[in-house]
Amino acid sequence: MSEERQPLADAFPRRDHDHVRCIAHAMRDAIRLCRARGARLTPLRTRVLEIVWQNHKPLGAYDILAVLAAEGRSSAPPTVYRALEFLLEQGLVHRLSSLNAFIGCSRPGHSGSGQFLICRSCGNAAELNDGGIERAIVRVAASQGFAVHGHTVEISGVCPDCR
Amino acid sequence: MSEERQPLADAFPRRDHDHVRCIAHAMRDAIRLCRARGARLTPLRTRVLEIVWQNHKPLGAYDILAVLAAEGRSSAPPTVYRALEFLLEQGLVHRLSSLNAFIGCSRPGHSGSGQFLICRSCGNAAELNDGGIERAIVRVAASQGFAVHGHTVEISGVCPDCR
DNA sequence: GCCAAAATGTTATAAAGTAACAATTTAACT
DNA sequence: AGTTAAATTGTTACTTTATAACATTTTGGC
Repeated sequence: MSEERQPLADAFPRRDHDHVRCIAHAMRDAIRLCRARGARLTPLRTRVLEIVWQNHKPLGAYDILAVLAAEGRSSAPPTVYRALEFLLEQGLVHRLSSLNAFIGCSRPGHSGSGQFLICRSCGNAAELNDGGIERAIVRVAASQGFAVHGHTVEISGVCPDCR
Repeated sequence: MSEERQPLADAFPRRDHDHVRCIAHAMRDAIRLCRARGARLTPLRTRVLEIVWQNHKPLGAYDILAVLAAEGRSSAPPTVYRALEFLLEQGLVHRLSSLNAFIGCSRPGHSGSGQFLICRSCGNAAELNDGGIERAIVRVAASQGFAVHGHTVEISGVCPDCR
């Protein structure tokens, strides 16, 4: 049973939220999900997921690579892209194509591509899973005889804290 | 006055449509718009727009470059990117970030970012300007206290002809 | 412990996009 | 028409993003 709508005003990360909890929660979810699926969340993949979750700003693959390199792990682009590929397959991260960047999934285990609010002032991004947007998309596609398989919805603007 | 909704089932280009008319119409619109705005639709920019309009498949910048090169024009990436930048500013083409590719705008002169249906079978894409999707986006953003400035909506699936 | 499969390391390269400056063309003005 | 400043285009070099191909290491099942 997946909830279709967000609660009313808490999707966008506030400046003062307890981000340690975000990370802890994300990592717990990831471990639980991978265990349930028999997917191998290795140390490297775990670390890449932690790096992605270090804040709510979408992170480029080469930024992740720089962090790994700084930590002394041998590192080259395929290292990061392969870890990201795994995390994308498991629905633990999303790729924002308007930014060529990656962000942790806030609802791992739920289906759907999600929608993203991206603040052009602070750079933070929030994931939505809004039934209204999804219904509107499916409805207009159906009216064109088009069968929807997935969607990219990235909304640029200014977040509550930056206004 | 901009219409808010598409007619019922003609946004997606059919296999048998008269594409010569698409091109002619697009070029006429472009000339008219640029003249009205005092924007300089030079031969190079005109040619790039024609190339983008050669079919309904989003085209990469380097594909455009290859066509120009084959025609003997001296050409390097900045040539194409600058022409595309102009055409984007004038609202004559759109960039599809999920494909890193460009497509002619089907409603030049109208505002809004549009939404795109992209067939993963034939590669064709159609532009929508659907009020329902736009309202759903603005509504959920408002519920999060987020001010929308623009959006990227790219819907992947299978078009009527390919089904 | 041994083997096959999965994961990671490594080198090299492809694909997409931009910075900086030179040359040319255009428009505006005498 | 001739001059000049601005816009456009040409050119070289480079940055960023992503992948291919193959070697090595690690892991899980026997």
